[in-house]
Amino acid sequence: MARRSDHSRDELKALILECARGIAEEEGLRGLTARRIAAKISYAPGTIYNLFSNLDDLILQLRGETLDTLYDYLSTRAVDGEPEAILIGIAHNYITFVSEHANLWGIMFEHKLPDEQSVPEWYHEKSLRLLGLAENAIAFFFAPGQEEDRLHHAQILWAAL
Amino acid sequence: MARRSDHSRDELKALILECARGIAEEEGLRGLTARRIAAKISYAPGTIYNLFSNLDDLILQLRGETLDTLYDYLSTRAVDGEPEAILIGIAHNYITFVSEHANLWGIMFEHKLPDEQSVPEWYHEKSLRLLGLAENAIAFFFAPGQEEDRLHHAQILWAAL
DNA sequence: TAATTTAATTGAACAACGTTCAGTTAATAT
DNA sequence: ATATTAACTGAACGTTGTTCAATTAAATTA
Repeated sequence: MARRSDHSRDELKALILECARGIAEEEGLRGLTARRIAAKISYAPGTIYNLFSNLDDLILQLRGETLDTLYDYLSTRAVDGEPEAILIGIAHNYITFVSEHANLWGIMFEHKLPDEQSVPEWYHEKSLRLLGLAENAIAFFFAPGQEEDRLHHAQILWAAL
Repeated sequence: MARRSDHSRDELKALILECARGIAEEEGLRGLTARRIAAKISYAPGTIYNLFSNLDDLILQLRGETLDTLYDYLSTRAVDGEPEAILIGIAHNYITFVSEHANLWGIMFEHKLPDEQSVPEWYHEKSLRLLGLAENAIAFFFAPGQEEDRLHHAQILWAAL
């Protein structure tokens, strides 16, 4: 058939990612196959390749969504008060998020792009946006003019989490 | 054929792991397939399953070897002197090791056992042995009676690396 | 309305994968 | 020399990612 009227192109793409996220949450990277996604949304496997160039592309976009989700999660719950309390609050919310989405978050580390191909710019930006949250949270502890150190410490903090 | 005289059972197991490590260093987890290992040592794929229960088992043993290798690497190069210098030395050597074996070390994070099955005891011990190195290095900075904190901080340090 | 163009969807096909196991064969024991 | 044992093989099964000619539904034109 062609151009089913039940989903626009963007809706279908969102549907696929939503379904992929569901499988990822339940079974992790191992359960995330093209055929399983296709079956779950009642499309043929080939359809996925109209919207994603390959499975790595799909998974990378899922990772992008996850970065956004975590960013929103932390932003929404940001408290204000003492700088220490803010920082602890972020750490606490991060831990909550990760333990509530253990499989999904695990994919961040399990999945690697083929060869040594680097992540695209849009993904890198999402990473930096999240890193910015941590950087802001520790800004108080650095004097003006220490911006470099601040970024550096944010990266360390981020790695530690 | 049967019981080739060119390798004992243990030699063959070591040969497989050695060959797997080679592939892992060059191509990471993606290149690490049973057929490729078998071809490289001139055996049939089935032979691998005489010595390892499955590919996950093989990779887990490779991870175990890698933990040992890193432990030896850090132990051998341990300097003595100021506690700060010792700690910095370990961190420096760790970074050197990881950047010299990026693909191999990456497998530590990429590879996950199926389901939610936990790592066997022997693997856990190797992890703890490595963690012990970090713990010793920071022991100086804690007063007696703070052993719990010491372990905790070692874990944080370890996670940060 | 009917014919035509456009593009979304299919699903068979291909190569490679992990894994199994009946069968073969080399070494050992009788 | 024969029998026993156990290492090794490789074909086979089911699954994977991915492609693409064929099909078909919707949009466009006549």
